[in-house]
Amino acid sequence: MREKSFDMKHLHQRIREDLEARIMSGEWPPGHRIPFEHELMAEYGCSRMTVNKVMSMLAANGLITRRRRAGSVVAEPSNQQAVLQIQDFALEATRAGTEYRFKILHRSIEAIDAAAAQRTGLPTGTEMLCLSTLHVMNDVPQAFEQRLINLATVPEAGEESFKDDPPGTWLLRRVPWTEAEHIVRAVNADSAMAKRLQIQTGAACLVLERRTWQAGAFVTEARITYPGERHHLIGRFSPSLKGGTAAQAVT
Amino acid sequence: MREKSFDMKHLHQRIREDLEARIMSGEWPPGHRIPFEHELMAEYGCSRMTVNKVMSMLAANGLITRRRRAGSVVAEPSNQQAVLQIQDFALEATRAGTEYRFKILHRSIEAIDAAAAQRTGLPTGTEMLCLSTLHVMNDVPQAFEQRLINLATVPEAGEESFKDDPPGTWLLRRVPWTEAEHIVRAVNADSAMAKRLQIQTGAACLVLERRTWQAGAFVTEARITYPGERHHLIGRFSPSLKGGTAAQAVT
DNA sequence: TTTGCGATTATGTATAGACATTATCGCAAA
DNA sequence: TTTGCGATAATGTCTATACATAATCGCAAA
Repeated sequence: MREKSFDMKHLHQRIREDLEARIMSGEWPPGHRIPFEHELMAEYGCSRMTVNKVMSMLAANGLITRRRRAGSVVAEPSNQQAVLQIQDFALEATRAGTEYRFKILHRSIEAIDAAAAQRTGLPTGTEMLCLSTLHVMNDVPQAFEQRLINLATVPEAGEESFKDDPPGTWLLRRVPWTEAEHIVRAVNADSAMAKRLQIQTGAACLVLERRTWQAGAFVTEARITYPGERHHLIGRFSPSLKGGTAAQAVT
Repeated sequence: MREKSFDMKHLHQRIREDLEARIMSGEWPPGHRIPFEHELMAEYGCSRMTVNKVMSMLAANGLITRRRRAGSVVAEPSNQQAVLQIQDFALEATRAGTEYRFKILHRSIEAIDAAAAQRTGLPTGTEMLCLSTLHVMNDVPQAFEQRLINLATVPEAGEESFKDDPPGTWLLRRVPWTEAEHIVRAVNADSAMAKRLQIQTGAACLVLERRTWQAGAFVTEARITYPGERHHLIGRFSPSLKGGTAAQAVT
C-alpha cells in the first residue's frame, strides 16, 4: 500500500503541515470539521495509525478537538492556554461583541535599516513595508503596533490597502508561519506613546516583539505596545501539554 | 502480553508521567541517559510502539533529546525555547560563571487571605508559608520574589531554612508540578520596589505570576518582579513544537 | 410523539512485525 | 598508532490488525 512519494518529507510530517496550514491560514476556521481518519487515510494512501498519530498530536497541542463518533473539529482558541496569544483584536472583538476599530497611522516602503537587518537575518537594503497601526476597542486605545513586512516574501502586501482587516489578521490569512520568535519587555511610555494610547507619560507598558518566518524566509516583524494596566499575558500549562494554541490568532 | 494493570490510567500515560516526574524533579538531570526503548518496553511490559510514542512526544516537547544509536538523554534547558523560562538564577549563574546570592527578606506562616484563596482555589484559612526573596547577581538586584507555599501540600517547607537553595529551586527538587498558570504584566515600580531593585521609582517592571499545582493540589504561587530594563522573556516556536522546556528550571 | 435501546461509526489504545537510517564500536589493515 | 570499514544497536517510520469506548443515529415500542 505504501507508495514512496516523490518528496523527501515523511508522510506524517506532510500530513501535519497540511492540516496545520489549513487551520492556521483560516481556511478551516474554528469549528470546521476535519476529515475523518479513514478519509485522510484514503487521501494520503496510508494506514490509520499514521493519520491517528498526527491527529493525536494536533489534539495534544490544542489545535483540534476530537470526540469519539462525532469526529474532529478545529479548536476554538482558548485564552487560557496560550502565553503569547495576545488577542487578534478583530477576532476577539467579534466574539465579545465589543466595537473594534483600527487606524493605520503610517505607511511607507523603505529599505531595511541595519539594526532590523540584523534582527531578521535579511540583507541590508531589502524592501520592507512599514506600518503603524492603532487598535481601538470601545473608543479606548488597546495597542499600538509597528510592523515590518518583507515584500520579497509577501509582495502582494505592497498593493494592499488594509482597510478591511488589520495587517496582522490580513497576513495570517495569507502566510501561515512555520517559525516564530517572541520577546516580551516592560518599558515606560514616552510622551508620543502615551498620547497615542491615552495613558500617562512614564506608565509601564508591555511590549511584545514578534518575528515570523515561513520555511526560512522572513515574513514579518511586529512590535506591539500594550498599556500595562489594561493587558496581561496569560498561560496555562501542564508539562506535556505545553504551548497550546499559542499562535492560532496572531501574526 | 498485555496485562490489564490495576490502575485505571492508560499505560502510555503512566509511562509519560513517570518519565516527566523523574526529569522535572531533577532525579534525572540534563544529560542523564534515559533507558533504551527496549528496556522501558521490558519494564512496563508493553510493545516498542507504545514506548516510542511516549518518547517521541517528550522529544517533540523538548524534554529529551534523541539520537539514533546513541539513545535518549534529558535535554539541556534551552533559553531560546521557552516563553516562561525566566531563569532559575542559581542554575543560570553557575552556568554563566557569575556570582549569585539571594536573601530572604521576609518569612512568616499565615492563613491565606481572601484574594489569594480565590486565585488558588484553596479554602480561606489554609496555612501558607510566605517568603520574600531578593535575587542578586554580581551585586546587582535581578528580581524580587514574593512566594506563597501551601503547607498542606509541602509540609516540610515549614522546617526548611532555605539557606542553600532559594525557594524556587528547593521546591522544584521536591515537588514536580503537573499544572501551572502564568500571568505576565507590566507595572511601574513603587518606591519600596524601586529601593529593593535599585531602580528609579516609576520604572517599568515585568511581573511574572506563576501558580503551580500537583495533581490538583495547589503547591505554590510566586510573584516575581524584574526590572524591565534588565530582563525580557524570549521564546521561539514552530507551530507543532510549541512550548518546549517551559518549566524545566522554574517553580 | 416521545422514549429507549441496539447498531453503527469514529476515535483511543495497543500489539507485533518490518524495513530504513544513522551513529557508534571494535576489529583489521595500513 | 592511526585509519577505514563493516557489524551492530538504537531510533524513525510505517503497516495491518485488534479490541475498547463513546457518541450518535435510526428504528421500534410505549
